[in-house]
Amino acid sequence: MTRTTGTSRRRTLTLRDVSEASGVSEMTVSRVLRNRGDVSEATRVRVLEAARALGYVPNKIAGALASQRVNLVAVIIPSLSNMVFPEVMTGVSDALENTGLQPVVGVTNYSPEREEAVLYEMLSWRPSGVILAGLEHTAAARAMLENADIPIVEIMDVDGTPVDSAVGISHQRAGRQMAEAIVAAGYRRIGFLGTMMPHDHRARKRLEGFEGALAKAGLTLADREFYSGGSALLKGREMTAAILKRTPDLDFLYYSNDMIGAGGLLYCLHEGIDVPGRVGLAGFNGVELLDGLPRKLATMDACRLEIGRIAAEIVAGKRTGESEIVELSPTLQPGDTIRAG
Amino acid sequence: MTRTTGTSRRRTLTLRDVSEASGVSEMTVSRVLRNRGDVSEATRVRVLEAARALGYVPNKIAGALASQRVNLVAVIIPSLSNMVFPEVMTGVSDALENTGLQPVVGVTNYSPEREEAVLYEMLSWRPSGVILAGLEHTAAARAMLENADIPIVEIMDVDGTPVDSAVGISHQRAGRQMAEAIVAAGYRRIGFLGTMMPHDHRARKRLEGFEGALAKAGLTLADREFYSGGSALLKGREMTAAILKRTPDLDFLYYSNDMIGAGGLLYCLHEGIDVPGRVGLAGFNGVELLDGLPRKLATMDACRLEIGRIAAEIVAGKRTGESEIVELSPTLQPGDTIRAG
DNA sequence: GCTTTTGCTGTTAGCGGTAACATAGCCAAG
DNA sequence: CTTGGCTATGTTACCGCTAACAGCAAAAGC
Repeated sequence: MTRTTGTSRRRTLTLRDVSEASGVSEMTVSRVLRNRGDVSEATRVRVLEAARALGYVPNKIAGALASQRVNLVAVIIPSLSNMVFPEVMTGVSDALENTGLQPVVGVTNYSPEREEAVLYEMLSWRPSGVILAGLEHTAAARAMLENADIPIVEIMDVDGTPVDSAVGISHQRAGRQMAEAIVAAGYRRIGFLGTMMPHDHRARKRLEGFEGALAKAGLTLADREFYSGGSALLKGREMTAAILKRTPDLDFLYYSNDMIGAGGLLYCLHEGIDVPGRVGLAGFNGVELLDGLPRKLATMDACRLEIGRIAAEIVAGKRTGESEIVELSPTLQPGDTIRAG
Repeated sequence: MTRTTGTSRRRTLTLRDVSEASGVSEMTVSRVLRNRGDVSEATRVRVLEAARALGYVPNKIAGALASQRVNLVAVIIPSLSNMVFPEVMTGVSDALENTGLQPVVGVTNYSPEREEAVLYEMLSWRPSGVILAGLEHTAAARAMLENADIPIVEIMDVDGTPVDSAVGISHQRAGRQMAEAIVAAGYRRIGFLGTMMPHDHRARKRLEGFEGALAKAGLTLADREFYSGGSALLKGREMTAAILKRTPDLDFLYYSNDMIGAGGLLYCLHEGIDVPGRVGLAGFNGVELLDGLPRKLATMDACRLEIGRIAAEIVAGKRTGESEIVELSPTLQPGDTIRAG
């Protein structure tokens, strides 16, 4: 790579280089580059030109150490391949625009230990705030968050006790609402299809809420099917085939996410199964993908963009300035896969 | 948020606090926490206990400044919502595991100016390496990369001159190969459907290669259709409907990505169009989603995981140690949407 | 005209770690 | 008993930048 190793060429540039090139003190250069304090227009121009000519890139490490300020916000999420989280990121980025803050992403793969490690790593860079998914963390992670003395926002979920602030929806309630809508539509033999992820607490809570509401209506889940890994769309097909074969009299399938729900929908259409007459279907999340399907899957929007936006605003100090819990209300989108009540 | 503001409580902990709590010098604490140099087992344990009891989190900012070493790798990509890039990220993360290096993601939204800004921001944290998508950058960005004196790996594409190393496929060649396969299969009235993104150079190069190969066979594109924004799956449907209406005698549709291709496939199936008899279809990327579709769309794998892995290995110094250009060979997956030659 | 303000620039002292070297015990070898 | 070589720990001098304050000339006030 022919890189400058050890003794050679130029060390990387510092303020001093710019200072010498422009004939002013390092402090003045620093002021110019940060737009802070008064600097005469003449020297400002001179300094900027020198900096640009040299190709100077400031060293934020030194700057952060000296000023005790870091313009980074740690965002810790379970996965990037879920579509859901990139969308949250978009909300965060948008809201952070023009605040001088910059998001930095960490991924946990739904592992609490990994979350703890990522959090430790990120806190060691002394970010201005932390946004992380879920309310469930290891004891050590929780302790770190409490000690960090910066804004902490736990997102996606509000069923529990946050360390500081929280923005999300109640997944219990979301599950309950969906169950109520399904029961109201007259379905009785209901099956559940979902991920086998012990650490996906939100999916778990939705199922809990769902079953709770069924119980209130005197019903129980007639069957269930779980998967892990692989193409969600394909798994949705396969699981749907499997569960309908095992329990042919099911009249509704509730999927823990839209992707497997879409797979199930494609399967049913392909098999010529009457949807929503013979079997009703519903998913969760409101992913954009659904718009392109031949029929609209019933789902529930998880307010992802909004969650990201609000979380970022809290971290940026654009809201009350106090810890707050923001519960958003997901809207049920009945689509074409639940028959009219 | 009841955070410690100004005068109050404990300042955040430093090595000195741990040092005092454990009765050894700061240097010894530093050694213990980094597992560097010899420390007696007794003091090691004592220090670790003190650190844990206090909830000490090292300050990497200070550490990095002092040691002139930063364990971060900047990864700059156009988008997170494309599925392609999260997969590259996975390859990068996997390969960086156990190297002590940590990826940090930046997103450009396909804007060269934004890329320049993100790069500047990231370089100011003095990462150990940079991985970024594409070979096309602003002049300033290119200059920064050249001056950075760290490993730079440009990924996804090899049709051009890299600053340092490059890992990717030739999109020109990919387009050409697909065109050859299509022509060989006997299709003659070929349409193209793609994104209207002036800065998606890779899609552009594929189209160039594609048209070049058509020209060699004495053919030209019979029609083309572009889109921007929105649900790609839905756009695929809509564009397919539009192009087939406008130019009904098309016998092949080449999509610039799998997502719109999948939309087109669903549309054709729904309309009862004979695929691949009446119309053949092909996309690009080999996204996992396709596995779940009723029929397998012809596509070309872009080697995303492999690209991420190799790029990370180059940055981590696990390969030759010199600038290198790695061209991977995408494989044509004929699927069920091109009729047998 | 002399002080006071204002506007711009420089000086000093860290920020919290770590590299490099110094030092103090301790044991084996001569 | 001395010398040399360990091992375990401490000391010193920065890393590159910025907060806080100091200084100084020109403009403004009286």
